[in-house]
Amino acid sequence: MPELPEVETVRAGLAPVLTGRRIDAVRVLHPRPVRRHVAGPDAFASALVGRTFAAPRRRGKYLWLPLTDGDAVLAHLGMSGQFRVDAPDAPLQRHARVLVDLGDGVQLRFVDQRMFGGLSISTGGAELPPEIAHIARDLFDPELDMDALVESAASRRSPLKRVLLDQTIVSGIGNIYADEALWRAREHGETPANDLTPDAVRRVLHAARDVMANALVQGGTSFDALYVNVNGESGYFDRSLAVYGRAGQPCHRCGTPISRVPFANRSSHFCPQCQRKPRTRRNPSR
DNA sequence: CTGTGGTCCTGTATGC
DNA sequence: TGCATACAGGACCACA
Repeated sequence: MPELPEVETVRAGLAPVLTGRRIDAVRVLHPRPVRRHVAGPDAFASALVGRTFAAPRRRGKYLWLPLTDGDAVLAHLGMSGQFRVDAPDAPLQRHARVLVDLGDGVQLRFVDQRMFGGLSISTGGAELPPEIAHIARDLFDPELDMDALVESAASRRSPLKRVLLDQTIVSGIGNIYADEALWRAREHGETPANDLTPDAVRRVLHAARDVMANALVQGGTSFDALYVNVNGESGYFDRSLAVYGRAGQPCHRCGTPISRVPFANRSSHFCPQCQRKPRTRRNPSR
């Protein structure tokens, strides 16, 4: 699924298109992506007509499209969601789920193969949708309290990688960038977070921020057509990945073959030489 | 409270 | 070729 750099690429692509545009018509082609709107797909569509978008915003992997009246359309891309900007008469994508006509020959499309993500209307959510109040600030949020985050993360007993993926601790990091950050920081994802010193935890978080910043300037990571920007173009960061998707290939630092092991119904990738699981606690003060 | 495992979907790649 | 299986970038919820 798209992680922070991919979602931010989408937000930046939507901003000039959506801001100030009025919604002329909405068509819901599949009910699942609007399942959180309890009044149903037709009510979702009719509720939006005539309203006007303000500038799109993002926290972690959540995106919201504020309306000028104070509500918002809250969006999550899940594993395979895309926003596309097309002409209304352009051929429909195979998994197009929701169409939003914006006038001036612009149609916003929510396309989603697996439909883990979706859209909902957030009442009063223009500033911050209450539905995502539990999502922590991400590593690019100017109001992030890094010291508090380090303290919070370094106090967990959970494996370090699980802490990185916990969106209520720090948001925006997914499986790819967690693995990449751990490799950069030379830490093993199975190490209990509270076995690390706060400084070590801080280094991991800085590595996560750095790798995501690098991905962002390349338009994000994509392995196939599942992640694309609003114009349907792929990013190029996959060429820069050090461990993700490189099982069996040599570590760029030491040449040791990259390991891939099952983790929470997916996989973890790491260098077994550079990223040792410490046998003894390095932070015995805890 | 914290930590963990299963589940929601569809599609593609791989192996027999 | 046909079929079965594994796997895919996430979040949520139930349960221990």
